[in-house]
Amino acid sequence: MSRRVLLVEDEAPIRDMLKFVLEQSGFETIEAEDYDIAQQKLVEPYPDLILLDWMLPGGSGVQLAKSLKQHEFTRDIPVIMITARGEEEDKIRGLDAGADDYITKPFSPKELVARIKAVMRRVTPTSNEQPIEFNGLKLEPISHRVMANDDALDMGPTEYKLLHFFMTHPERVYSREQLLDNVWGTNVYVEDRTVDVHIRRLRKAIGVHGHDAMIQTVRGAGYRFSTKL
Amino acid sequence: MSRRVLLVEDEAPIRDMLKFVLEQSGFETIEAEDYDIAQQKLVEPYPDLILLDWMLPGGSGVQLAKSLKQHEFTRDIPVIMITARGEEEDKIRGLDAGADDYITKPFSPKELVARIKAVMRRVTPTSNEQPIEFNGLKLEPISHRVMANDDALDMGPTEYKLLHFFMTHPERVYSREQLLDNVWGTNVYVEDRTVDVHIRRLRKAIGVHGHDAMIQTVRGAGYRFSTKL
DNA sequence: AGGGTGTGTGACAATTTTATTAAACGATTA
DNA sequence: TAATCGTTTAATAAAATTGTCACACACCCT
Repeated sequence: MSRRVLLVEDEAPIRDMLKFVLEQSGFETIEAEDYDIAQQKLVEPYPDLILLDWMLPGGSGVQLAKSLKQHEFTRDIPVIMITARGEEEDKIRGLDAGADDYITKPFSPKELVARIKAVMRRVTPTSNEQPIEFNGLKLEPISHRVMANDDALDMGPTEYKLLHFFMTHPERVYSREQLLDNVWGTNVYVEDRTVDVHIRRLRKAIGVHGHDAMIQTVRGAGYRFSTKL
Repeated sequence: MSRRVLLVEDEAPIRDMLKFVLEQSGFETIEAEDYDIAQQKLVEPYPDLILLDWMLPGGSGVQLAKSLKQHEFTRDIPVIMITARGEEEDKIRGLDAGADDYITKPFSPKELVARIKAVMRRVTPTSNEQPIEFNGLKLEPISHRVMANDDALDMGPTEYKLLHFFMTHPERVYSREQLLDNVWGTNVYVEDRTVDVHIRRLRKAIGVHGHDAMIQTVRGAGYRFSTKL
């Protein structure tokens, strides 16, 4: 079952309350207080749902919603907008901007959880909680582990995210910049070449069982995860 | 690759700094110090991105942004607004006015370049290239790969581009010069005969499965990709 | 057949791109 | 504050690709 929720809310007390409610109901939460931070958190592994306050300072709630729908990997993540009572206008624009549902402040925890579950049920069961396996290399999101033929592999957080991204998007080339966008996050400024180092560490980590052959260099284009060749 | 940036900034020192930073990163720059001059520079060839200071004298930054979005040929040019710290209000209006991103002064060169690249990447949508196949020779743009009956073929970047061009323009002769223009790019100083060498390399790469017969020499005219004969 | 012209080929040095290594840096924790 | 862990950067090594040449070869015409 999908359970990772990204909370985008500028007011810390409300954010804490939401976090509490969601975690009581068995969801994992990721927090962001504004547009930029939300963008940074939108990386592998992507959240399964986004709870977005319409009234972010800078009015960037809309902007975030739009930006989400423009990017290939975030397009299918359902969004629930939080609006203040009576802001009918906002509801309309929010739904226009691509929200899947909205909830009006103040709301009961029960209602919130119910809506979240409803939306998750409605959306494609893209539970990115399922283990992924290629040629005996298995990544288990639940336990946050990578196994190669029943041996647990050891790697850093970035390598894990990188591998997760690759395994969920196999047979496709990604440039260093694209990898930075998807694994490190937008609005983070890192040298292209840094990717090389993490690729190397990832290869080393999964190489003990010969799985490093699936991380392929595509000269002049980037890297690719593939079972072929 | 898109790389022309129009710089609209009234303060000469800052403009020079921006120019320096961008040119260091391989961008071409066009400069404009106010609304009128910017308008003058907005002709063929259009810039690929506009870096616009919000605080132009006469407050014409907004005006320019709006005007850009009204004209057919400039509507799709992405705009990054430069704002001073704390002018949250401006961000809102800037984004409303159609800016694609904003950056707050002071900013690091690295951040600036990263944002420019990010916006350019976002604007150029994923060219959803479909795989192309002729007689069992399949080229997959997504994975950046060439397969011959389930065997991955190995070739250099130039050979790949050459093959891609041929497969998207089959049954047609191209002179060496035309190939140079289309595959290498215009205004590159390369000998005609260099094409021969790459043709040979391409033939060798796809020859392991006998597909080299599709790359045909047309004496006195050039080369052709064809499934016939 | 012989000459002229156009194309194929293998080698090579320069250049570009990627891999690897080590050290600097930053955040977190004991 | 020191120690530790993980990330980033910078420096260096290694590898692949590129454009050209020189020469071999094929074709066409007289």
